Amino acid sequence: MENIRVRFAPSPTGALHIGGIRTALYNYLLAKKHGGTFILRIEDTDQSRYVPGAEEYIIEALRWCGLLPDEGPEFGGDYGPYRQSERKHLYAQYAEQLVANGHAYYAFDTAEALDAHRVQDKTFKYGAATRLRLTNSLTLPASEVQQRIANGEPWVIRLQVPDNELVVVPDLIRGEVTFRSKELDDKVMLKSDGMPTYHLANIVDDYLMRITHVIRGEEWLPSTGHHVLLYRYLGWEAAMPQFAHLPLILKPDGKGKLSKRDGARLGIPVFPLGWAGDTPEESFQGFREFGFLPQAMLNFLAFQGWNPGTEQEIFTIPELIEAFSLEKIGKSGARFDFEKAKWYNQQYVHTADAATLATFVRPLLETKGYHPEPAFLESFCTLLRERVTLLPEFWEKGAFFFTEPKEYDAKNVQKRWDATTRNLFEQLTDTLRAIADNQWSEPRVHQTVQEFMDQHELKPGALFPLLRIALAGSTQGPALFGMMELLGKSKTIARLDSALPRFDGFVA
RNA sequence: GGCCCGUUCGUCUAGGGGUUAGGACGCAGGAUUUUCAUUCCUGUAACACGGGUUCGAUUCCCGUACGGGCUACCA
Repeated sequence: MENIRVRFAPSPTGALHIGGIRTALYNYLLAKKHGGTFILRIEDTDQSRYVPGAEEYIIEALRWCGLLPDEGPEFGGDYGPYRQSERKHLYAQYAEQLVANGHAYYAFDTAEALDAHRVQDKTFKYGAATRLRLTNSLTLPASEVQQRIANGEPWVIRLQVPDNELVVVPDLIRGEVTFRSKELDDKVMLKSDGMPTYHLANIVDDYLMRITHVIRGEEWLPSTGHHVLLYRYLGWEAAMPQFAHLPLILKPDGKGKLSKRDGARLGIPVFPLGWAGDTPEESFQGFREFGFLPQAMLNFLAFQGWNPGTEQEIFTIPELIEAFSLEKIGKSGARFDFEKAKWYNQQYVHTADAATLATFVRPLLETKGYHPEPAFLESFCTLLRERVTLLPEFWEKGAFFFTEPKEYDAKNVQKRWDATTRNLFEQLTDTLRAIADNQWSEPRVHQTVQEFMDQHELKPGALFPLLRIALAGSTQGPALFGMMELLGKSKTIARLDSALPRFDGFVA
């Protein structure tokens, strides 16, 4: 394929959810696979729905994911500006061209008047069957149309959909989708505030930006009939992009597509990044805050609706680019599967190198007030990563490396703590104390403890759980000797010493 | 309601006129492990229904049911 140009075109109406990220990802993958161009375009033609910060959020989210646009606001490019509000002056001429060619008309019906029609007739549609009895340049004398416009009366331009044609939408995922034009309404192209609607702006910009493939959610399929008509009436049919309408991501339970409310309701993230709304109810944690690695989230999302046809499931971005194709995208909606998302993250955490993990874990520790040395942090990550699924678990399972445990597993101490054990414990502590500071290491500690156990004919079960509780508060945790090495000699000994009276207290 | 799209294990999916319908998540059991995890093994479970077409349909066609989307001067 030659000169592929694709765009991700979100509206800045709030946080971008996971479905949007997946759309961006598929666009990105197709572009990169063919050496094409990935464009970000902000579709902010509806001033009433504009949310401050939403555009920044979109860009930050894309950056976090590593899905950097080749062109877009803040990214440059030869086809800008990339915000529709800054392209406002471009659209009217095309709407007027449509009128001049007899494919659109001025309409004066107010929103209230149309609402009234809809109340009266649930199936009311501004279209072929009704346009001749409404207030527009098709029914009014030309002089009156001029007069009304001159008087400053509000007007819109509507597309005049043909009465009886078959409109065929070619779609790479679904084949040909056919609409009867009489079912299509006369969509508004230019609003009374002078702004274009999505339909006009989208087609004009896709044309002007030389977009070759439109990859977007399935919710756009029903209006694509209008879009095809628009390309035709504007004389751009030869340049019409190829369409690919993606299956939607559905709620994990119940009915309907995934919505931001589902996140709060089910305690799962539906946004890449957190979003601070005006109220707690409007604020959400994202995949980032839940502790996902962006690569893992992307790998997961790639598979919600797409599959390479092989049994490989873990893909780096370059591998995804290599394997991706629109033909492999499924047709049916995919239920959001958070368990699978966590599994992906676990796979990535397990195999990530320590330095990479450290960059994600450091901020976590810093919020707790700790600023570990890089080498220590990396060892920490290496020691714990096998039992971590979500990043915050590094703290939950490893806090004792930084601070004394808050709770101790008294029950398990009570089961094992008696005079004999106490004596052995004390002796072992002294044996460990005898290791030179600069000799303190996992193998050395291991060897020392092993010899001690051999000498006293002890099984691991006799002392290990108690050592764990003394050091970490719990019988669970990473490999004991690795734990001791990382903790260091002084802390290890100090905790063993202080455990003695504490354990005595548990059985008293 | 109308229009459009879809339907393989609970979930994500592979497959495709003749297969023991494959994988993954989850769940259950087992092995390894000083603990907890990890890892490994085993098991669990699906072609929505009814008609065609065909020697033969899960696969093709038509209906039905169910699910989803759209139906704004929102995108």
